[in-house]
Amino acid sequence: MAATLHDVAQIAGVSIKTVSNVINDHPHIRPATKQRVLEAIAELDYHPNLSARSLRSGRTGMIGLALPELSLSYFAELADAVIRSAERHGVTVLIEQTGGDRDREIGLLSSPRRQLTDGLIFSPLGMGNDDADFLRVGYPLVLLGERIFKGPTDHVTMRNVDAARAATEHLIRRGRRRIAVVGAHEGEVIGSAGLRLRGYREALEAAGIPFDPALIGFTTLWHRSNGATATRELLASGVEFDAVFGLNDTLALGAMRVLQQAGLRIPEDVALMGFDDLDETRYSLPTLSTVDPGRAEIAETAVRVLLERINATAPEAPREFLADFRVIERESSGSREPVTVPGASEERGQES
Amino acid sequence: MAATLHDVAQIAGVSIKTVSNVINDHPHIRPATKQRVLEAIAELDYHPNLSARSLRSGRTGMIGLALPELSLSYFAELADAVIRSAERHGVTVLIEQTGGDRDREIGLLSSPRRQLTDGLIFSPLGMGNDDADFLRVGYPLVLLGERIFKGPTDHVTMRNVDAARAATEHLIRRGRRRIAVVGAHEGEVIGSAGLRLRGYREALEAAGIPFDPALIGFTTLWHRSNGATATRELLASGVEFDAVFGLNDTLALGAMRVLQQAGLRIPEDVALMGFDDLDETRYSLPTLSTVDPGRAEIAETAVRVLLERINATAPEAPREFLADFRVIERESSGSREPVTVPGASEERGQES
DNA sequence: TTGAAAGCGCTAACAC
DNA sequence: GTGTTAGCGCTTTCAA
Repeated sequence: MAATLHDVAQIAGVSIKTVSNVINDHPHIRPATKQRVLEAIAELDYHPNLSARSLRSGRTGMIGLALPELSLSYFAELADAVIRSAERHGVTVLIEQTGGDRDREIGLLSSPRRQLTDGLIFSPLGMGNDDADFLRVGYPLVLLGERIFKGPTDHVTMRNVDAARAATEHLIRRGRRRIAVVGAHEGEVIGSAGLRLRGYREALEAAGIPFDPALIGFTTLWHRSNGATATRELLASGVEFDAVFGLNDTLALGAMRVLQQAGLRIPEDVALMGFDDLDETRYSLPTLSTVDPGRAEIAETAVRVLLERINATAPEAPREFLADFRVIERESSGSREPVTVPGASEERGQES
Repeated sequence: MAATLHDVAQIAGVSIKTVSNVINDHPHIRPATKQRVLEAIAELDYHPNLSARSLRSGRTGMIGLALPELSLSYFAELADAVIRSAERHGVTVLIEQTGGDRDREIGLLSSPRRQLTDGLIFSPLGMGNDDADFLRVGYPLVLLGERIFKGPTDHVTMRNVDAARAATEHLIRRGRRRIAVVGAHEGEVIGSAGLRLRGYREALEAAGIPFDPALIGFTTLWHRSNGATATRELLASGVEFDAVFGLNDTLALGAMRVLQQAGLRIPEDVALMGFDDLDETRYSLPTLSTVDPGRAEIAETAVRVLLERINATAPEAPREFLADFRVIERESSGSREPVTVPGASEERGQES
């Protein structure tokens, strides 16, 4: 069996309390004592039993991260960022997949598994604003995404409206006037689709370009196939356009394929813009212009805020955090920079 | 505070042992008693304390999954599959990222975090065959990948040689004779690169096509940029070829970009083949022919075997499992089927 | 079939 | 500064 506090205490000739103090970096320990304890720990290769610690302290040292699914690149990259942030803060991340299903999301909030974590970073997809009350849970919870606003918890999110507006303005600056949108959701006001569409309209308005409903391509989901289908419908409708704004990168990449199949040149005939700055946008042909919505900052903030809540003594009013965004101009929107495939900065190994 | 066994026992008018028996589905409980206990549990909304259970039983109900990084699609899709399998088996997955770094991989094997898990599914990238002894750990361990063979643990992997051979044979059947490879590793015999290259050579040999070293493109890593660079080098070298076999999909997609930039038509001028069947291979233009190495089966087998080991009483000799593979012919290798963007089967929501 | 009691390894009061 | 002690909530002998 593994060594316990008692074993260490015995070897070091002290009580278990002293050993515990050493392990938890308590002050006021005589250096000589500490030294002896440390030696005993090394000798026995002692590691504290985490279950016992949790049972006693009520803390697990883990935080949960609930997201729709890892096979969607956006969430894989988000999870990667959260795990790295958590590591810097000395905590472990437990990932949960919801499939974007409202019932599973709600169930997860009160799942027995919540016992395993001290708090939760929650990125819902199925829940809506009306479900905000489900977020009144008995543990620290940080909300991500644009499904619920003014909820009872801290909320970390991106500047959807401003970022979409900046993306659209970029296309306008490039001389485009007939900018189609791919990925709108019928009647949605809140949610990523609604907010980004609002940014688009704001940009048009500011530029004095009339809004044309015929340019809006609706989809139910934001998978690549939906971007392709919506674009095909736009082409079939005969409406004229000189740019496409995909409400996320995946949609834009789907659109890219269809546009090229139709013999249209990007960006000469149609400029193309995405949203998310997924890794793969740097490798499409042409490379995809997009918006970096501040994913790294969102992950870091979410972890930091969650840990603050976990360690807080008094309750505080919920706070809202907005990450900085950045329009990234690449080939698909007419950048004239030479076509290069980036090198060193993406050089991370894979060998499947 | 949350309800405990004692509370339930008191309400039900039984001892905590009886409640425990009910919870753990022990046999020999009088139906009436069971009924009363169940009612008490429901009334108090009782959930067993997992830390206490772990402390006492030595089991955590979690298994670890160590992989290089989630932002690499292959591993994100693998993680997704493992989580789903684990869920079916009633256990929770704790993901750890190693960055593919040998030292981190070795460190992880004896990390205190191993206490949190009953066993580990381990996909190393930095470790090699010489490090096999590090796998002699005191807990159930299932190895994935092609870095270490004949190690001291169960091993679940794919038929790299056979699958690569089948992929190459497919290109040969399509009339290609000058098949370039992208992603070879200098002097490597084991590892994905070495094994898949061997399959390639076997196929050539069987077809009576001489092996030409000039057709082999070496890369250090398997990122998209490496596939692009290696392909560019092939083109610059002036060597003639009528097909490219990317040793994984990511490499092949990098190659696709460079080939198209050079004005070559796929598949008319150059046929292209990948390996892994990543989701995105169905969305490139043209869609990418590839090999499904049986990822779902690998995940399911790994989880099942790990749980068998965890529940085993007596030790057993390590076993090796090979998943079935399947060559998937798409447009990039000359499929004549109409260009369609798949619909319903990929319809899983994303809204970032 | 059910109960009583011990104890998993640790932390945190409270002594000294 | 350091030691003693009492549980955290559960499972598991062992009895009844």
